[in-house]
Amino acid sequence: MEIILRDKVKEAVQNIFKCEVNSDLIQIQETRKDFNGDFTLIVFPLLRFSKNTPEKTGEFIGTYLTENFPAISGFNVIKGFLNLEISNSWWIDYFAKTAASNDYLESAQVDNPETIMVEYSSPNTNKPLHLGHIRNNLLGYSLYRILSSCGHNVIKTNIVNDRGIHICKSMLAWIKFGNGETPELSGMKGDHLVGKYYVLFEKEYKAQIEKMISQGSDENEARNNAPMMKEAREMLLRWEAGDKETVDLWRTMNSWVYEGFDETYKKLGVDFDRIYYESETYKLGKEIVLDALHKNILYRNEDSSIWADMTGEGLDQKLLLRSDGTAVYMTQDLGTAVDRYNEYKFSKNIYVVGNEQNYHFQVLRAILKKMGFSWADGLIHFSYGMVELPEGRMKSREGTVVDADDLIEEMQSTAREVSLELGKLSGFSEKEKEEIFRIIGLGALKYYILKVDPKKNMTFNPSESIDFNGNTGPFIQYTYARILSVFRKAEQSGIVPDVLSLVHPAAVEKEIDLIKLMRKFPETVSAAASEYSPALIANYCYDLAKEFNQFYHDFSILGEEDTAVRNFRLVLSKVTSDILLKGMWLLGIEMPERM
RNA sequence: GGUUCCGUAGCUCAGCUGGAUAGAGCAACAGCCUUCUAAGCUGUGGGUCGAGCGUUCGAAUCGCUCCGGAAUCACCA
Repeated sequence: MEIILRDKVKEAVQNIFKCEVNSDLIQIQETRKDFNGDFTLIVFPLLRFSKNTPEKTGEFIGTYLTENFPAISGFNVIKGFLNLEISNSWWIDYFAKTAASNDYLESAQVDNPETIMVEYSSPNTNKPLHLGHIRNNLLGYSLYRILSSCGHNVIKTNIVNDRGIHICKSMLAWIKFGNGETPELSGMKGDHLVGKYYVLFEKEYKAQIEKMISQGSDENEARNNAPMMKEAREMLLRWEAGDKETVDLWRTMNSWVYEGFDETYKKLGVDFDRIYYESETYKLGKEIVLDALHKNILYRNEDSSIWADMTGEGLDQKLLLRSDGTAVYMTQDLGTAVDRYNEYKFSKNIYVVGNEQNYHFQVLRAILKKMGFSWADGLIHFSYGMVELPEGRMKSREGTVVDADDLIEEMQSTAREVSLELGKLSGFSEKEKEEIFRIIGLGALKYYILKVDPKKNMTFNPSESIDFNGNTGPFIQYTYARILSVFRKAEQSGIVPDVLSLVHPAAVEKEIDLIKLMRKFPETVSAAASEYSPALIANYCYDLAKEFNQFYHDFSILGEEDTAVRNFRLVLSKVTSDILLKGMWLLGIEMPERM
């Protein structure tokens, strides 16, 4: 509609003022809610052609359009704003076409599909997933859904950080205090079990430091020489040397962790097409670095460590191999990136990683470019903000970390309590009820996290933040369930909504409002796809659901005697529910048929 | 100190490719369940859009300078 209007306005200006106008000057937008009209032309930029006041100019164009363009039923001018009213019949016609063709769900397809990798989750294998990972996983997964529903070939990938001193800490503590404990024997989830020993290590290590300080050591010395830390370092050396016993234990404990992670991923509803392990990519990283050294792209320091000089790019010196020849984080990431490109030839590789690593990715891209990998331009850091608690940042040492499994469990039981208190779901089996509670609890959690602009830090208040009323997942789910309920009732009464009968403009203003809102869906998705923002979709779904609820309260759907009106409303409800379903699907949020 | 990001109602957040009188939810208060699901709807109160300057017919939105907060600047990952 905007495009048609634009042409018409251009035509109007040409005919009235005899001037050719640049399309950029024709600014059309939707009319704000508290004014009459549907679309607004901002006339200020056109004054140079009309050589007249804003009001007069608006009058001229408005009159011309109303006379020459049947879809426009009227207009009004307020200051420099020409509000054009589109006739109801145009809207009804538009809606009927849309409803019949279903293109409100299809039109986001891009012209040039790309191969895009999306990396998310990226856990360490020494402790369970927490709230920060949840935000990461949800964003990554939603990104995948948005991009792939636009027609891209998307590969979901995860890089597991399975090597390094932190793993050895858990292993060491397990040897010392574990008494052969396994997930099977203890009934504990594997990742939690390993996490427990990581905490035990830290506790013991801290105790040793304190003891040494009380015996006269200074803090740094104590930190470096505490027996626990020494042993952990020795273990890392044994691991890197391929010592069988160490590697076997590493394999075993990692397998426990993976089982635990899989369970959490499954609960969250996320998955991966390809998993990379740092233990497998760091060697390739080393090769790349040495190769670049030979080509004089990098330089070797006196102590034989290898560096990249990025000062020319406005960055710093960056270490790529330690003096003892071992890899650092950046080395691994270089290796992983090259590995991935060779495997998939992606045009974009999106890293969903917290904003604390903004600098890292800036450097990563710059180094790859310097090494001559032109595809490095396709590396995108999808940077998201931290999840903070009311007390501040989550700190594992202070035990203020919100565990992912606990949180999911808690959400589900809150959903159960709320539902039962409201007296819902009578006549369902226990199993069906639990499934609905699961969907609602998870929906609340996912929506709560995804509705916030990813790049902003967000506050999470475990006791108060997650709600089931207002701008929440359950509200949208509720609206959806209600619509389905209407359809069930209609079906029982033998009413079949018929798109083809939407011929006469029986609609009232309220319903037209809803149609206008629904119209935005494909635009919202394609905009979100280019900006990668699930938050846009979330807030759109809320707006639509809210509008529908208001509409739903003001009018009856089934009780309507006029069949045409009833039909119209039923089809309107159907389209609304389809859009809600699709929108929430893009966020990875399931919708219950009843609640 | 350098770089990047953030600052909108008491709280959590929308709005930001410049447009009209600033938007929700929560919390508070007042109403609405014999009528398709009250996880809902209606109403009231609540704001110097961190501050200032600039660009413009027009700034929460763009630019600059401050103020406040966060992240990062490791031979950690």
